[in-house]
Formats: sequence, structure tokens, C-alpha cells
Amino acid sequence: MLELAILGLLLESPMHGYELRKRLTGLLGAFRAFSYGSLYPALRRLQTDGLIAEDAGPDLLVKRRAKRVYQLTPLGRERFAELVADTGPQNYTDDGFGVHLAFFSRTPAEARVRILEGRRRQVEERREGLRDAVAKANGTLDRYTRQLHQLGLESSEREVRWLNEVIAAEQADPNPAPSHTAPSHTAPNRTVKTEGEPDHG
DNA sequence: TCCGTGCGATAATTTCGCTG
DNA sequence: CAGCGAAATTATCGCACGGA
Repeated sequence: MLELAILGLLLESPMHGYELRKRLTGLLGAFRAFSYGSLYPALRRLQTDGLIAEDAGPDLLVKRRAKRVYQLTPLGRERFAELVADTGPQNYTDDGFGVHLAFFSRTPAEARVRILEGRRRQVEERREGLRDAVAKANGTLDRYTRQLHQLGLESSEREVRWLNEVIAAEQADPNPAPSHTAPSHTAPNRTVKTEGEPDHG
């Protein structure tokens, strides 16, 4: 997912690692922030794979520690197109979906709908799991744990409603006019991490 | 007024050490 | 053991301060 995010940002303009992270945090803030410890090794990997290249431009106005400005190679552009059209299950996870959503304006319309539907299936499953847990646990859990389950359940319900709206909007108008302002990030409330039961023991 | 010095803030990258 | 977050490191800038 980090690969998609890096390639997507570099598609807009060449950037150095530090700025990439700032942009990533701004872009994905609500979903996740990548640390330098993952960003820089990822950049090195992408460079080794020939997807990005260090821009050796004479931009030496800044005399701080040398900036390493990266830009996409043609191979990197191809890879981004591949990644952004990918509708596999890794795009439905909390992290994967968040990153992909940030680049939805560059995602083919069919892929967008498939990803949204996949995400909805995943959140619905989570919601059902939480419903079961809430129903079964009645009486056995203390009220704080119950409230935590309830919060997770409500978050899932909220996200499913939101996904329904977005999917309906996609189907009504798959090719909305590109806006010059930032893509609207009307992301749902971040759901509480509820993969599996909270372990209390 | 000018110059040198110290220091905190900021920028950018690298390395460390924990965790699954 | 790979991947990650956090801390450490490196380098520069801007500002205050004191002495010549």
C-alpha cells in the first residue's frame, strides 16, 4: 500500500522523502501515517526496482543536508496504473482502503465500484460479527467492554451507510467532472480496530 | 556597528530496537 | 527475520548576546 501511495504522490510532482511523508500524513491522516522507518526503505526498494529515480537536478538552493528528490520513471507510471486498477482483497482492509480512496480520482470507474463493494462486504462481515458478540456477551462482559463493542458496531453501521451512498453516487455518475480542489474526503468515522475480539484475559 | 559564539528550531536522513 | 515506529544523527538557519 505504501508503494501505491508513494507512486501516486510522485505522479503529481517529484518530491523528496521528507516532503513525501508530510504529504502522506496530510493525505491519509485520518487513515494512517507512515513512518520514516518504512518510507525510506520503501523508497530504496522502489529505486532498486526502477520504478522511481533520483532527480539529479541542480536544485541546490537549499544547502541543508542534500535532498534526494525522487520522480516516477515510465515503469513507475505503469506500476501505478496497475496498482490503482487492482481490486484485490488487500484494497478492502482498513489501511488498504484508506490509501486507495486517496487516489480514487485516478482509479478507473469499474475498479472504484468493485473496491467500494468489496469494502462494504468486509465491513458488513465485521458488523455481523460485532452484532453476534454484543448479543452473546450480554451479561457476561463489564459495561465498558460492552460499550466498546457497541462503539465498534455503530462505527461499522455508519460506514456501511456511507459506502451505500458513495456506491449509489458512483453508479449515478461514474465520471464526475475533475475538480481542481482537493478530492473531497468525506471519510467515515474511523472505525475502532475490531479485527478479532478484544482480548481481555 | 560588526563579528564570533552559543543555542534552539527545523529539515532530512539513518539507525535502533521492538513486535508479530 | 522483515517491517515498522521512534530516536538519533547530521546539517543549516535565525536570533540573542557580549565583547571589541
